[in-house]
Amino acid sequence: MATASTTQRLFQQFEPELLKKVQQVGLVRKFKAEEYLMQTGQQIRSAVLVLDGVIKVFREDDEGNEVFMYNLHPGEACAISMTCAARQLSSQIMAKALVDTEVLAIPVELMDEWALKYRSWYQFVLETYRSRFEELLDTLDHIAFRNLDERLLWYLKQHQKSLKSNFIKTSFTDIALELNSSREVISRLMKKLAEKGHVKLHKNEVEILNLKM
Amino acid sequence: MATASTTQRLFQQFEPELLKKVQQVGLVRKFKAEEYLMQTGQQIRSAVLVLDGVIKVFREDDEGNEVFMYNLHPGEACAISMTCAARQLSSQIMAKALVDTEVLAIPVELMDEWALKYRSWYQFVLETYRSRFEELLDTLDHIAFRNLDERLLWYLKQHQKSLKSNFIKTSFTDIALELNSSREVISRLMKKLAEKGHVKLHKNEVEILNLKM
DNA sequence: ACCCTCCTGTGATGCTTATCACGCCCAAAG
DNA sequence: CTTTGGGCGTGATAAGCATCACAGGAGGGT
Repeated sequence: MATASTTQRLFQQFEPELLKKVQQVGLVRKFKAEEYLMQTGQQIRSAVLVLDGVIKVFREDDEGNEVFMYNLHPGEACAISMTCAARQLSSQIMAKALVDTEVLAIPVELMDEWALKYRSWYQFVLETYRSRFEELLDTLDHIAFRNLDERLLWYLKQHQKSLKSNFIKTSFTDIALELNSSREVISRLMKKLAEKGHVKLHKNEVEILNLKM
Repeated sequence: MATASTTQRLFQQFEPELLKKVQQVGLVRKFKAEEYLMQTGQQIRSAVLVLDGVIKVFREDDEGNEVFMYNLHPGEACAISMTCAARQLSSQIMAKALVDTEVLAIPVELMDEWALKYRSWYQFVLETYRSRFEELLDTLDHIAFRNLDERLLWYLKQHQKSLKSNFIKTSFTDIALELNSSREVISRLMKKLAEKGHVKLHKNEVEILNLKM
């Protein structure tokens, strides 16, 4: 199957035996762009490894405000899914496919078993945590210290990197939602960025020209 | 020794054999109030379990701004120390004792060994991550969505809980630093809180009367 | 063609918070 | 006693952003 070579490429650090098991028991699940992989309060029964695509992980509060946490890419895993799965807790987060996405779901029971058996799995879990933690701290820094114009730039850079594209097909309204701002403000800031030659604005789409400042 | 009963009480979930090892190899280190346990860029060579006291974990950027992350209490462990130790990385965070504090340092080599050997240790590491992650998310929520007055209340509640005391001996200047605000603003907000009967202001000290709102 | 909806641009206004500029009190040091 | 420095209170001012109000354009459906 196609998954075998993909997993092998993405998870080279796994011991051969572990890799084989991952391929055997991992359940491939596909999601369309914009589809939700996980929603607040949902029970988690498996750890999620990303095979292809991009997953946006974020939080939403009672009033519909959202906090962006980080994006997940192929070869990465969702830290939340790991702990919550391990402890049978419901998640407090949302995960949404930004493009068509493919993940590998590992049943929770095996997580524990593997951790005790395969050093590379344990290391992988730890590394997953470490990276997500770092990313979350980075997000925290930006929200705490940066003004909206810098955060907007950061948003654009993130999407450019995650989607490997200079075209972002998102409405200002959605960008505003993600940055906890308002459409009008984003509109004005985008205009400034366009004037400075960093972006070019199209209908329903932002083209990134040059974000070096 | 005194540590034996303390560790037993705090880490009941550990298997007896693991508990014994923890007591054998754990190095007890004491810190005075206000002392730093860890500073940005410092190499980490052991995981830290808190035995007594309170540790404030936070970040500091180039310009001296700080972001509060969470407080650690007896029975808890520093997630950062765990991953960084495991991967021999330097920390990007600061940790400071809020009161006289006692910790148990576990050499990094044993972390890996125990993870493969003791289910309860692996569970403990996972749980540590999960809790710190949750706390970090909580902090993120507050910074992203709450106004300064609510964040000040949150700050007071945290200290009340962590220090188990209704008296906070901290200058407004320091509180402002922690909340990324300015002394004047804290002064005005405190006055409001005092007028509403939530706190009573003393020289160099805030007395918490009632934070229920 | 027409309507309807979604996306965008722009001015006006006000809230929250940062910053500046003082002056006051108190305590420790000279 | 006087000086000095740290903590505090308070007004004035301004930056950053949210919100409201309104208008125009583009596209899809009927």
